[in-house]
Amino acid sequence: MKPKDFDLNEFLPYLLNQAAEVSGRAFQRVYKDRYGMLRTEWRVLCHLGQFGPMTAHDIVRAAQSHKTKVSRAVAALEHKRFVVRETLQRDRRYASLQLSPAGRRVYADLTAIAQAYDAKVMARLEPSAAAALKDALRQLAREPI
Amino acid sequence: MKPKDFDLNEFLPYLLNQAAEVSGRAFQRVYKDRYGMLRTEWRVLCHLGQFGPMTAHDIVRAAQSHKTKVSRAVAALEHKRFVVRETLQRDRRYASLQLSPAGRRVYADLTAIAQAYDAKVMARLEPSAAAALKDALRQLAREPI
DNA sequence: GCGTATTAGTTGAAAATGTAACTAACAAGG
DNA sequence: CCTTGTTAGTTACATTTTCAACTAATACGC
Repeated sequence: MKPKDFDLNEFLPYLLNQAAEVSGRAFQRVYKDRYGMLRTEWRVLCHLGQFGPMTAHDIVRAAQSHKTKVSRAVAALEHKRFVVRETLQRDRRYASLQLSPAGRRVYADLTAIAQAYDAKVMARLEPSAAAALKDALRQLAREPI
Repeated sequence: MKPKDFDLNEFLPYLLNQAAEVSGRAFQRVYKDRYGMLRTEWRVLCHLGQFGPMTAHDIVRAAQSHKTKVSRAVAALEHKRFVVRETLQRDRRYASLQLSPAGRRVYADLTAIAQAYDAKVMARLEPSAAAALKDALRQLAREPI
């Protein structure tokens, strides 16, 4: 009894990647065209807008993203004056990062669009499937395989 | 009545991306360590193994991938002697691509691992959630937003 | 046929990413 | 203090990806 043939369209990493690319493409244009931002920058900005001041290390942990990516994204956001950095006095290796007023405006603008965008993506699925999908994704993202 | 605050952990493109990265990372090491292949190469090889001879253009369409990525992946696979190219005589712009015997062996090897890997990833979810997840992902990947 | 438009695929330069080595600050043991 | 080790974050370099321009082959309109 030979093993069932491989089916690419049943291979979860492939499906995840395709869905992520398709669903991310259109929104990418938003932050890119409006603010010249990369995905890593959008992510950092989003974390700071959402969770308030935090260090680069915190973002690395929360976003499961590499520290060089975060470092460069922070530098770019600082250069755009969307983020302010303040070295912590109790441990000068750390810097507390937070959004500037301009950064908060960008955050408000982009998240409003993001919410509408999310609704549009979700509209392609049955409501029950949509909720289950997000649960499953969070489960998968929780820890490495 | 103000709109609900944005929640990154409800934003589908972000969740998809996180899950895709986490679930792809470990398998990436497999084809990289064993055959020095990139993800684009694995994808092309996979399409050829699965669907038989096809042109680069076919792969671009099936994988929703950029033509330069495919072009370079094909060149690399040809260089590794995993893929053979044959210009079509009825339209010499096209080349039919197919796996060499060595390429088929690689395909067999990697897909066997991929199947086991997929099972492992899926094992983290309820069986019913798992099937629904794949359905939803296929739905999302079908067409651009 | 012949000029123009399309299409498949490649190539080169620029941008982004990953990897590894590095600096600076702190911690701990003596 | 002073060595050794660890951690936050940056930088340099190699690899990969993207973008735009290109070549070569075919299709189309006349």
